[in-house]
Amino acid sequence: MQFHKYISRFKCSSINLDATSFSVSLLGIFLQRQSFYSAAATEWRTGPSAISGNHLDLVNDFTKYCYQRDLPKAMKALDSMQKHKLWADSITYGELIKCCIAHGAIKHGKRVHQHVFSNGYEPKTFLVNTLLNMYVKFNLLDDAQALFDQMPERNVVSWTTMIAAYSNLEHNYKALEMLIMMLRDGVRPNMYTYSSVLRACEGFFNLKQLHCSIIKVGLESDVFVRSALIDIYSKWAELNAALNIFDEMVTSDLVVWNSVIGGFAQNSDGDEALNLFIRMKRSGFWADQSTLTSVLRACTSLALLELGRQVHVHVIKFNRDLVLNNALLDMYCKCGSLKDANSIFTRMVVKDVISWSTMIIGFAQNGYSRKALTLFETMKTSGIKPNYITLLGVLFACSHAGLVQDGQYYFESMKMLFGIEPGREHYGCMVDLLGRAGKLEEAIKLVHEMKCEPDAVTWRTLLGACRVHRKMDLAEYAAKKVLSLDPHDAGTYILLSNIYANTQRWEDVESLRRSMRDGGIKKEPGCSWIEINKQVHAFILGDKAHPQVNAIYRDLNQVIWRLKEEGYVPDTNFVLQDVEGEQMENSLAHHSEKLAIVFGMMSLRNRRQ
DNA sequence: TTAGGGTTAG
Repeated sequence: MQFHKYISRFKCSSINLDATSFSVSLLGIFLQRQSFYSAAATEWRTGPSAISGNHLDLVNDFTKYCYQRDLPKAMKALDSMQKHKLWADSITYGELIKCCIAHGAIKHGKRVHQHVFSNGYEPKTFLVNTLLNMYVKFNLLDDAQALFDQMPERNVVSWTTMIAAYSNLEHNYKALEMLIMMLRDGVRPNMYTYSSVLRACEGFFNLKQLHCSIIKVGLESDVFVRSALIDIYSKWAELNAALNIFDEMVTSDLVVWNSVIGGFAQNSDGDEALNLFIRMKRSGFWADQSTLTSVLRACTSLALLELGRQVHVHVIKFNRDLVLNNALLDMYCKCGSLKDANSIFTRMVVKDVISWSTMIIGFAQNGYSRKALTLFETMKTSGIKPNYITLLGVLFACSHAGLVQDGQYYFESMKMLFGIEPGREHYGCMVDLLGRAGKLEEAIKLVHEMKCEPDAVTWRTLLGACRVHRKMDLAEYAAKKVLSLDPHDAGTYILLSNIYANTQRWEDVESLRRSMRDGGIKKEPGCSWIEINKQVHAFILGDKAHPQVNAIYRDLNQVIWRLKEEGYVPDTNFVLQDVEGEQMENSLAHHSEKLAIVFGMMSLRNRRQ
């Protein structure tokens, strides 16, 4: 590829400057030298007449090495040119800079920078843009900004390079500020600029403004701009807007499909993500790593193990893709297939902190707390540094296994051992840990000691523990805190109302019911589902829609009867008090989770028969 | 001749 480029450039230069020296049949060293001379001479400040034969050789050698991507030889030739105050053409320097980027050669790149600005030489804007890009690629944004500030002339590429750099590093304010400066400077943004700056939108209003500008200048049809728009609307959970932009497209490409599929997958709408995936396949596109990662995420959110297994077959051809492997690992963990997850994890050649965290959390969420903690210890010796989320997984494992001392040890040492300051979620895990263990005084003490403000989730965790351990005073306190932070939490209203009812505080009950009515707060029915033979069966409370409804309720009632024989007493604390006696029990017995589990048990039994 | 879009763990 590079060779073709080299030859093609050689021909053009020859024709322009020395037609007699060009000969298709003689592509030898001599002619190559002539061509380099021709190209370089256009930018030699000293002019061709002042160039001696030796100097010609130097520049020609330099050019040759740049196009051959021979970095050591090119740099040596550059030193010789510097010594003799010689320069090559901008395009050749551009090739050398690309070579430095490819080799991660920061020192050499800086040396080229120094050379093209030495002895009063004034590089073209194009060449400075290439240097800007080099600093950006090396993550040396301060150097890029300093160079940008020195530029006497900045074009749309110069501005876009800087805007893209700030957007990528999530310096959103700076990226938007530079867009404004660019407009004030009279430089018009193009599709490159918009596709880069969109992700820096700090608010929905910002996004609407940018979108309007894009439509006004007629750039909405550009695929890059369009996929960036779909992506940012999805990130702001504006999925209808994202879908509208997508549907307006006459032609699409894979990245645009991936943007819209990813948007739905990330917003917990796995169904729509999978529908779009089917549409994509029907349109003749082949899934790549990004598509499959989003499809796996959709399977994960819907707990579709069988579909996930089918996706796994396609993942095999991208078996070195870390992100995709992590998504696959997570799918198996969340679908409860720890054996498959562990097998993937063991076989992964490259693992990062996300792989380890996913597996630790997978063990913890599936009830294997000890395995989670053992894996965490292995991780520490593997050289991968745990992060905020890893520690959440560790504390989660401790809380679900009642390992109070282990949890306290990890919590107290996380700052010192791993440099991670406990955040709200870590405190939440500790409140859960102490609360489950019945240590409610310690739990509330910890909440009061939190460095960050406790949120509704923290108070709800405490409330849950109070309910289990029947600490009604503290429960009332926690419930009020939850409702002050989340006034639409129907479950907490009901629980608080029941606490009042149990202590005959009927005026408080009435006042709370009034608040619920006035606020239009209703308990949304939860939904549970189970996958049987590649089919998903979904249930809500007291569901009668399933074709096998009679058999399901017959079996469920038998299970409840057997449980009662063993001493089970339904806890009706969470059920609305105006539902009475048997009805109250039924709203617990016919809970959607129970219906789904009983149907699963029936299906297993049928399979064995 | 330089700049741009999509994917993973709580």
